[in-house]
Amino acid sequence: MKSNVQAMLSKALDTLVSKGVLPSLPTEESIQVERTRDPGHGDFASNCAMTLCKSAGMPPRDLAQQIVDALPGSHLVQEVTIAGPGFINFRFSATAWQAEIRRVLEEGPRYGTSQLGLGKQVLVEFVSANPTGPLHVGHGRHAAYGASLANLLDAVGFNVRREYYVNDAGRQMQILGLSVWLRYLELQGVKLAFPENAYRGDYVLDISRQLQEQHGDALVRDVSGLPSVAEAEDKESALSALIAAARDLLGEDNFRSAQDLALNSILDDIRDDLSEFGVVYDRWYSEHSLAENGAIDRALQKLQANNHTYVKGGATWFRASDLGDEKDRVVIRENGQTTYFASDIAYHLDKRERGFDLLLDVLGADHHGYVARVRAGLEAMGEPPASLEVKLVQFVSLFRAGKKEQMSTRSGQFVTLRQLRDEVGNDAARLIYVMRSNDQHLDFDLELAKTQSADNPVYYIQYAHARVASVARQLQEKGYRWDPEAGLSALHRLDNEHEAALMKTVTRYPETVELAAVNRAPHMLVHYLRELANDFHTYYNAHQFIVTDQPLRDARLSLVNSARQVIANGLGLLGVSAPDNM
RNA sequence: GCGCCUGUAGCUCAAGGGAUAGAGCAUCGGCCUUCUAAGCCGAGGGUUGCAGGUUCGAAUCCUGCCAGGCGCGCCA
Repeated sequence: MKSNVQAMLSKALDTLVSKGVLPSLPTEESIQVERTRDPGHGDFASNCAMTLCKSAGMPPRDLAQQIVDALPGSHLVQEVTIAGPGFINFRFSATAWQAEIRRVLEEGPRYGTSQLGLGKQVLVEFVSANPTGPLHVGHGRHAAYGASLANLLDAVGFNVRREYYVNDAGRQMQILGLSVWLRYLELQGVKLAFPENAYRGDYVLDISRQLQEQHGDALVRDVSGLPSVAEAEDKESALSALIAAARDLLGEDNFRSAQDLALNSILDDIRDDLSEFGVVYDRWYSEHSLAENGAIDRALQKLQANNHTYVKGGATWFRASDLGDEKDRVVIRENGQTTYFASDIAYHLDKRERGFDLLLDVLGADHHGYVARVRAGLEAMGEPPASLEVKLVQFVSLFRAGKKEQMSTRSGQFVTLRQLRDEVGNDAARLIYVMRSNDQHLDFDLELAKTQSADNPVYYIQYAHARVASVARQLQEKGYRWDPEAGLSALHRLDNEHEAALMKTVTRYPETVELAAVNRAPHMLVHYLRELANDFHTYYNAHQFIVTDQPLRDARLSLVNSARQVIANGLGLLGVSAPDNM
């Protein structure tokens, strides 16, 4: 609907340019069209007369009049007025809204999709949590946000792939392997002091039991000579020393097998968890594989070839500060090992080489410092820096009955995503997670989400959907049948304020999906759906749908079914179910 | 110290530079012999952290303060 107004304005402005009223063709941005907030201002408004009045050299209202005079005729538009400082307000005819309701029913699940993205290849990478333990509630927000965003981009015509970057290399994995082995030793009756900075969660013990099943007592060693972490001043260094000693004692293959068992077990769990949450990936990309297939070397060679590296203190540095980062970054350590950052730029280069135009990373707010360096890395390797877009997701604070819960993976004291899903359900979790802007801290109160009251917007929206389904059941009981075509032909019978309001809100859906996609803001869709549900509930309370007057009945059923369709489509993008019964 | 995010109703948050800043919760008052009351209607509640600036117009953009969160490793 909005695009109709844009097309008309664009044509009128063309005319004014050819008449010499306007100096040059205005940019797309200066032809803004929005829905009005106040129905007294019509349905759509444009501020173009005010933004263009300077270049035309006349007062905004005079220019507005010229634009209005140049507008092509349209059967959709009932009235065009000039108001306030120079707004051009469009009021649509009743038939325009009715035609759009017909479109909703005809397009069904496809209603709201568009070709805005022109098939551009987008890789959305999200969650990518270290596979060192189960996902917790913070990861859940990333999952819900990333999945909804990917769905939105898909809907507006981008070619979207979803990817999880598996950090299966490096120190954290070694700490995990060590933790599993130490717990295994405890299971074997070996007395030891479990390091406080190793992984202490129950899931480690579960994996240790698996290790026991596979290896029996074959991995038991005399650990009396192992270095102690508890008494050390620098606990992290002591832990590294302990890992090194354990690998010596156990042998590389055995240590590796403990580590791999842990990795695979946790990764399977994460995969199941996300899949149950409705979050499915096209690919799980292993960090380890980057080293194995030489991708890291290739990326580093590219940096070197472009003269973006130097050696200092035995380490190889990337000159990131030349490209907007605050300081230079190590890519190869003094000990010859490449850094996590080296893997990361190799991974991003690989994404580009796989043909993705846009690399969309969803990261935790604590990773913001690393955006500049990855972008610098891409630029140094000859890729456009703008090809990387990062959306930072702020933290989730979990509350239980008003009390804040602490979360830490290593200490094992945290609420997992699975626990959360069990408590509040997938639907409530998915919706509450994306209800707020990603830039906003999220307070997630478990008790509140569980109450199944009106506090919880998911029920409010789903209830609207279920009510339409319930009307359909009642209809059948009363021996009636909804004739969609008859209903669409009788839409002119829908003339009360509630019907007009619902119709207009329904037709706002495609614009909302585009806005939410372009702004990377699923929460805009949530707010819209709440509003739509509100308009429906109001209508439901004010009027009976199942009336004896058949054309009116069919028309009302067509309208509420268009609302049902849009709610189903919108909830679908958010990964929330649209139940027929509640 | 530097960087990113945030500051809007009692609480949690919306608001593409637009017209009189809106929702939910909470509070108060109404609506079930009628398609699901997980609903609807109404009322009260605001110096958009503070001070300047940009312009026809600022919660929104810029500058400076104040407050909160997070980050600033040859960890990942």
